[in-house]
Amino acid sequence: MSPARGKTRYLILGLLATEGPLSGYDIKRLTEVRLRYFWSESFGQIYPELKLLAAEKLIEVLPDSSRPAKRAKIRYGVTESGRRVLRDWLREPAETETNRYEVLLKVYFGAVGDRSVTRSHIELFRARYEPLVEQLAAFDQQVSRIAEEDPDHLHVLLAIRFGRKVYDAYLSWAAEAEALLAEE
Amino acid sequence: MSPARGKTRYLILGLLATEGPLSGYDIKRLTEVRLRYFWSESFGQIYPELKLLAAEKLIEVLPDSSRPAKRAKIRYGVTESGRRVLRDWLREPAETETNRYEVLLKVYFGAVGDRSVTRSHIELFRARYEPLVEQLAAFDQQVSRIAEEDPDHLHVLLAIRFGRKVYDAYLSWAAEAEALLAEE
DNA sequence: AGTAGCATGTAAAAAGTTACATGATTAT
DNA sequence: ATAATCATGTAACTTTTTACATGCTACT
Repeated sequence: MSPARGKTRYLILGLLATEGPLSGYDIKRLTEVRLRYFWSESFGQIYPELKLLAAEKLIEVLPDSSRPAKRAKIRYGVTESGRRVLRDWLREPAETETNRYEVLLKVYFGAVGDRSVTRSHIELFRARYEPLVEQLAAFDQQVSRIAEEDPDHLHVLLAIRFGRKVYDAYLSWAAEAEALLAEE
Repeated sequence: MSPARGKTRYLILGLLATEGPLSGYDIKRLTEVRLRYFWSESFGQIYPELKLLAAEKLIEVLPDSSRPAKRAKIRYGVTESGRRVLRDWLREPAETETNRYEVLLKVYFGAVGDRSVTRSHIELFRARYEPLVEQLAAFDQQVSRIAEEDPDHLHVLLAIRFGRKVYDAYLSWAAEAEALLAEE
């Protein structure tokens, strides 16, 4: 029926199903803080997709519980059929990821320029991820504690662990690369 | 002047500068086998970009050295101004990468479905990267030896090391995740 | 009064993939 | 003969980003 648009819909459905009712803005913010190490989404995708999902009755606008005064914020909730669509998608194999690291392209072609340029790219790269690694370590501790009581949180914990492993790999590579580049 | 189109041009310029004259097909093939762990490019981007670069005189069509009989294959070489454009780009800071792992989205929302589904996603993920890790290890050995004599190859080696670290992180995560999911 | 953050949305542009068409060459 | 791979290219489509417009609320 609906021609399997992008994955934005599953992000929305998934967040609504696991976090409860949210606005478009909430979805953006949550994605930025909690999913940033494996996903990203812009407003330009979220808002139109919310409209579409609502038209398909996979989500619905929930009545604003606050006094009629307040305006603007629109809270969406996932419907039963939305949950079904989410579960169906969950069962399908994931697409293979194709990542593009511009910084690696610059490193790979580094011989065309100065070695100092390559060095500074790597330093910048490390500087970008260092604070994220620390953040994730703290986040891991929090969620680990929660997961001990609520087994559903194991999934979130697994995602965090993925982020940690990958970001640690980034830093470890940067350190090794800096050492190899210094040897000259 | 030219409004900083995508990064496809720098891939082309970079490969031409480091590998010598190549055809569009060569560029695609090289990217697939040697840069696949940090870059990808489709024919739909390469061929039009080659035309554009040639029109801008950043690359040029080289005379076919083979007998006039053979047709089709078009070899491009980078020009002096192409090299300059490449070096300029090399000096600019790299954009921040935003990676999207559909498999992680499925893991993160895993609590909505069955745990066995999450498990199979992780198994598939591991199966995808296991052979690549081995390939990269072999590739590392080869390039390491070459890099000892030719210091320019250090850059290629660094890129391979990046791939190894990241793919190792994938496998290490998959192993840990499988263990944690089995505990129930 | 002004700024930052909350909040929704759209239009245009850019980037990227996919599917197709075409034909030569090489290996089985 | 036929299948695989080499080789170039285009059109349509999908996806994604960016830039803008609008207005409210909370804080300084």
